[in-house]
Amino acid sequence: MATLDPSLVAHLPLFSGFGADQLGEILREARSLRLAKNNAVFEQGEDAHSFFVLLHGHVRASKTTPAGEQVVVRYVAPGETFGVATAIGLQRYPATATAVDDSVALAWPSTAWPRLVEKFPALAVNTLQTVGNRLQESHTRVVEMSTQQVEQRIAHALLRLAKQSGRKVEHGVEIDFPISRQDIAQMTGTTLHTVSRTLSGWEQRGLIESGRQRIVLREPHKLLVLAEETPGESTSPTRP
Amino acid sequence: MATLDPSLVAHLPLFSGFGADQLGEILREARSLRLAKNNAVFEQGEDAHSFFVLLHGHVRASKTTPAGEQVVVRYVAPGETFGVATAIGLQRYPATATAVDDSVALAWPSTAWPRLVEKFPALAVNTLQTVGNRLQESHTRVVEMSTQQVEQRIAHALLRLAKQSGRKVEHGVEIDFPISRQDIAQMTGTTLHTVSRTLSGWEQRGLIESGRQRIVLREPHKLLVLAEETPGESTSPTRP
DNA sequence: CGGCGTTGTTGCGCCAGAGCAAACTTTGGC
DNA sequence: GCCAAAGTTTGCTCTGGCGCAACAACGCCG
Repeated sequence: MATLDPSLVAHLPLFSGFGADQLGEILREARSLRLAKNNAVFEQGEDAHSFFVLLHGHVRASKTTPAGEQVVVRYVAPGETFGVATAIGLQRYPATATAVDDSVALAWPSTAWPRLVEKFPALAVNTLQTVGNRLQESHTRVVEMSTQQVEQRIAHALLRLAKQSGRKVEHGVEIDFPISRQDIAQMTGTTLHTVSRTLSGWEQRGLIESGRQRIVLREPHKLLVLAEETPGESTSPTRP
Repeated sequence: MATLDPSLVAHLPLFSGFGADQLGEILREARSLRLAKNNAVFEQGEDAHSFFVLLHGHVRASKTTPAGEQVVVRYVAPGETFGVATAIGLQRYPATATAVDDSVALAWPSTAWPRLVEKFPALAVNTLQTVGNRLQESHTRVVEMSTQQVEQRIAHALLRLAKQSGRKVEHGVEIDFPISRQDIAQMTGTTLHTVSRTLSGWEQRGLIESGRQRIVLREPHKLLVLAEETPGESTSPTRP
């Protein structure tokens, strides 16, 4: 196993407040691991053997219902932790993690967690903040699904993805990993058909530019306006 | 301030693993507090001055959108923590907490949190589990809203409420606090009209019994079957 | 005990968006 | 360079459940 330079991960939220020695001690227990595109890192229901920090690439976490429908829970960006089932008291992974691009992650055996936390309580404190943030995001999503139209939800989803994993390109901001209409549908609680229609509409209006598993936001600001719009109002006001 | 008997709260998840002395030390910083029915404990956006453990009664946590729509995030049952904004790194409360019944809670000043965690790291570990559970619940809700019909979502919501805060009564299980059609609508992402129609239907079928802000599940099992049902299938099979 | 605010019920029309079907396009494998 | 698979687009139909409206029942307060 290649030893990792502590300075590369020292700034991550999980390790905030740690010195080089402590960091070294923690990293000594990790192994780094390549994740080939479209391969599962772990599967929902599987025994939670490890937890991870993503170094490069992108990972999709999704849940499958008993009826076989899939819902995308989130996308993991570099620097984020995932698979922390053990830390929150779960025996098994509650979702499936799939690399959407060739990726690299650090992995610790779950058995190391209690020991590490015992020695470095700040790990629990940092993880608490991370999980808390995710809870906020999840609540935001519930609120959106309860109160907004599909078009607005899609707009919000794209804006969040762009913020989290956007790459500046010539004509705007590109979402920096392959993402299909189907994926967006599963993030927003709609169907790929409706997503396709919506994106087509936006493309005609010049708000975005898109292709196969590729989306560029050309006018993020206009998209934001659209996302905030109340069902009633419209850009071109209706004459009474 | 009345000193609380540590043995009354020793079994709570937040305090699991603590001895009587430590518990005493933690409790010494708390004050207990009566919450009158329909009064806000704290408001969304307000400075997160305290965090709480509910001792008696029930508290509703809800979020309000910029457009003024409300969504019920959860109901807090006795023994649960709420208002832990500080622990997850928030300056302000992300939701409003309202007592739905006359209630009693313990309150700690948020400033005490870092100090308590420093001295008793297990607090962070326990809170991490709690917040993790809530994250699971929130994800469950997202999955339900993405994949299920309104009727099934309402059924699931009632079953969860009954499990969390159900009281055995003569004809079934009663939800042990006042809850309106509107509240259920805000939990399930629908309108009070649809909730009313759905509950009326169930009442006619003898599945529930309900009145003003009062719901009794008479046939929890049948409700569960209904909740798991796929849109396609039906109790009385259609003849082709 | 009567009036009034709050909560719940129900009928009706409409539409956003799901479901279905089919064709088209891109891309990677061989 | 060709073919199969995966992803996308688009038209049409149908419907769950929302929005509106009016009313009814309950319980609180003076």
